[in-house]
Amino acid sequence: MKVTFKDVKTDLMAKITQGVWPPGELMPNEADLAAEYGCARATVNRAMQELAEDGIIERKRKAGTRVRKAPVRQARFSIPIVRQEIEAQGAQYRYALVSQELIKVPDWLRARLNLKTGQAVLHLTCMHYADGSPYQFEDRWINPAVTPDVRNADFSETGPNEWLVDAVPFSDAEIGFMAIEADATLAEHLGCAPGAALFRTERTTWWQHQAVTLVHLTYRPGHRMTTRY
Amino acid sequence: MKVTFKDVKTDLMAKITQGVWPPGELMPNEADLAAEYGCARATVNRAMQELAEDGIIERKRKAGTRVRKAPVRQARFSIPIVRQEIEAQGAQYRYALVSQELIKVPDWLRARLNLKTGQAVLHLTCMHYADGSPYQFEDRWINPAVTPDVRNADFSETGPNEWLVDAVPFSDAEIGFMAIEADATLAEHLGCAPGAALFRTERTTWWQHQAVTLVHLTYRPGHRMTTRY
DNA sequence: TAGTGGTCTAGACCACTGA
DNA sequence: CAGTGGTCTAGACCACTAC
Repeated sequence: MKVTFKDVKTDLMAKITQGVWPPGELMPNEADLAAEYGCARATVNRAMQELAEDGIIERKRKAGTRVRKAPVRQARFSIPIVRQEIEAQGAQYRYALVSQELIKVPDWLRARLNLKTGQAVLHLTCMHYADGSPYQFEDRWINPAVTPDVRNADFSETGPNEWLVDAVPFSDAEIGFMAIEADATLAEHLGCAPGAALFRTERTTWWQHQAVTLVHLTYRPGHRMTTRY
Repeated sequence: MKVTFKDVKTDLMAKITQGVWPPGELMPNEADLAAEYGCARATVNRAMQELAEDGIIERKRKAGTRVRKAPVRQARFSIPIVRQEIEAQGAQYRYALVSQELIKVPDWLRARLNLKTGQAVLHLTCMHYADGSPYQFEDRWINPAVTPDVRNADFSETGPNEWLVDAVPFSDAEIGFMAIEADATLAEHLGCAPGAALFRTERTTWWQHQAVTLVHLTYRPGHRMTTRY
């Protein structure tokens, strides 16, 4: 069997974990490792490039490769559609449209999304339920200038998120997480006391430098977002 | 100038964004693209593999490569040390040790970190200030069985986080984010009203299947964690 | 300026899987 | 079974940068 880059990557990782090369230490160069593993330099290169991208090692031309003292701590979150998030937990998903209106863009939103004065925006609020219990309150603004079809879309059965992923080819986004206190509306919809601490996700989506949508997703009390790294 | 894999990746990405291959559509195979770009197949392969890892396209042997309908929405967060986080904002960093004690592990922690009954753990609480204002409250438990030196470490000047990154070679971690209500202690240290909504990060770190540390990092009111993707 | 990683190439074989 | 992506190889040249 040939030595694969995954074999090399796994072995290097094991040696790093075991402390063969302590943090900050210089590792052998690619040519030497290739000889040691009995494979081509390109194979070692691929393994080490992945370790570098994972933040485990640090590579510099001429200076060589070193084990990072403090590995770059990066966490990767997948941003699922609410329906999938709920169904993945084995719960029954239900969606409800709370309100929908086409209005002139408020100043704060116009400034934030770089829209034109007086243009129309679609404002939606919806609820997502898991096994009948409130799960997430969605407060969304959509710019119809980018997706004109949205004026004729029907959001009574399907959430705007699912409609948007089909309508917008690909987009750039900015996402933020924070804690907020429940106001009267949130408390009512999520079934909690006013003032309760809630986890909120805020996402702004752009398509070719034009704002597509801004959304606040506020979760029921006690929600945790977790991952490993 | 030779065609690099980055050229190919950029061009493919542009075509996807412009809708040359709409979501779900089959893209040309590697050999054809290589001919089109006038480069080796390996070059196209690298470009497309990166796009696949970025969640833009989906590749299957024999079936070919397709543009994802709903791109895998992933966000990557770097997890900086508090000091760096604060200094990066151009603010003055200050650290203070609030409490430190070596005690027998409480049951909830023993269960959670899979420790032995009656073993000692180090419990620390600290404050991190930005320009003199409360920024983050740190509540940390350390397992001395993994890092015996911790018993002699001095945390009066430097935070345990900075000590740990030097002491533990490499580790696996689980991280979670949530919203909590300020209790009396938090309210006092962070200078907010009891019951205020606060953003909290919780991290558990493992080294070779042994728990190293569990930490709660609770931020001052209004903190936002953001990123782009 | 010399050593190291970064990348391309042309060819090859293989693994998977849809038709 | 045949088409597609996945990977390895051996060699080459280049870009960067510590010394």
